Amino acid sequence: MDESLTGRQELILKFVEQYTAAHHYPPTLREIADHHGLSSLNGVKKHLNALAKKGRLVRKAGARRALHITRGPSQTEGVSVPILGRIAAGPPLLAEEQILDRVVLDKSLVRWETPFLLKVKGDSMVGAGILDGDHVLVKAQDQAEPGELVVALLDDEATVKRLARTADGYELQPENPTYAPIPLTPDGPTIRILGKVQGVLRLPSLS
Amino acid sequence: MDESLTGRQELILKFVEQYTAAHHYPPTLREIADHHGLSSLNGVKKHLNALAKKGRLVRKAGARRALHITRGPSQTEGVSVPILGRIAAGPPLLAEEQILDRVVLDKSLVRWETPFLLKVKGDSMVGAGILDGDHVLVKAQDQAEPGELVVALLDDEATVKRLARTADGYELQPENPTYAPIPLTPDGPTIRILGKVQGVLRLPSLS
DNA sequence: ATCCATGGTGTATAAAAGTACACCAATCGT
DNA sequence: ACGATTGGTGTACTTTTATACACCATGGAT
Repeated sequence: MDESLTGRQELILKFVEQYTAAHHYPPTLREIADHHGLSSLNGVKKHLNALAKKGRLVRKAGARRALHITRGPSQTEGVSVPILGRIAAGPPLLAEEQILDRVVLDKSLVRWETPFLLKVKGDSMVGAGILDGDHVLVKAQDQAEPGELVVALLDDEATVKRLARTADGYELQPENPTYAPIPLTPDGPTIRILGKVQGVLRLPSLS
Repeated sequence: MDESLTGRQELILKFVEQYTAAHHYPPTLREIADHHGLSSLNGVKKHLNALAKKGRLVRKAGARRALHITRGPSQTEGVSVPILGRIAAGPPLLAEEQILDRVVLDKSLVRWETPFLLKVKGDSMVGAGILDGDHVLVKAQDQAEPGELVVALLDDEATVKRLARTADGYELQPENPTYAPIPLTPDGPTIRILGKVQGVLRLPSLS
């Protein structure tokens, strides 16, 4: 089947998209016709059918305003991800009080439960391209594999490091030669894995 | 006005939310009634009116399926940002064919017109914490100030560099000692500024 | 030369869906 | 004791809206 769209079809698809974004519900055939200066509904209907045949939108026969586009922006749904401030040692990681703000990210980028964002302090991970002030996108979990970037709670301070295996156990490695690795020994600091880094966002507007 | 919801109202609001998420268009009064085992439309209508009065949803009188909830998860507003593939020298930067995909980002993160994402190739900007495979979030514009990170079109190849002023003009500086700056001279390569880098995303799911 | 897809107009029809009104019952605050 | 609010049922009515069919024009493919 030919998947390419004609000019008219493209315009109509775009209108449906914009209308839906603006109103949060789809337009009627008449609204589409009016917007494009068409006096006949049949023209619109044919275009919609053509678009449906090309897989660009889905319609429910007979139902009013029952159409939605399958590809394109209005399809992509967002997930609301919390930005955590101070992380306390107390149990509930994602407690309301710790949430500074929330942002919407595409759901295709956040495909796990319990995501959160954490602002990075310091330059201990510049070697991994994580700068001071960046936000790391984290999947909350209390275990991790060697080699992974993790967020750990070190004596009431959340930190991003790489988990590594050593001869006598594990350690948290910075990626900056001016910092020393932190061994995970029973007599060392209290350490708790909070999650695994899944991505990095550097957005000044997210200060 | 009392903003709290009764049990029934809460259930109906949730149903509207879920139905809309599932179908991408809102339910009719009858569908709401059926789902809750109500035999009369008037019950539904009263609940919707109550919800509208409490500011939880907006309805367009007389129109079918014309309602949407104002607060709550489905509200999460995002901006759909295109991801550009090959950038050709031809005029329309944001032409449909160049758009590989789109992702939703929080509108608070993208407060300008014509945003786009571009995948970074190479390691010429590691010094600025931009790695191979990262995506830069760009504000499309054809001018830039010295010191800014820009996306430039160098002989049909899009590249991220820092714009700098030199004694005899401007140059594009990499942030990696193994690369050399590119002077912007009349006899040098054809250069066109495409935009200014506003952020960096490192998300493996963004292939 | 003819067929098919696109892109229309126009009219008539039918069904889907919102509205209006009458009426009922339980609960709660005054 | 009374009215207001919530939460209903049921019927009738009207409007919105999708559909069906007839017909026309253009341009490309066979």
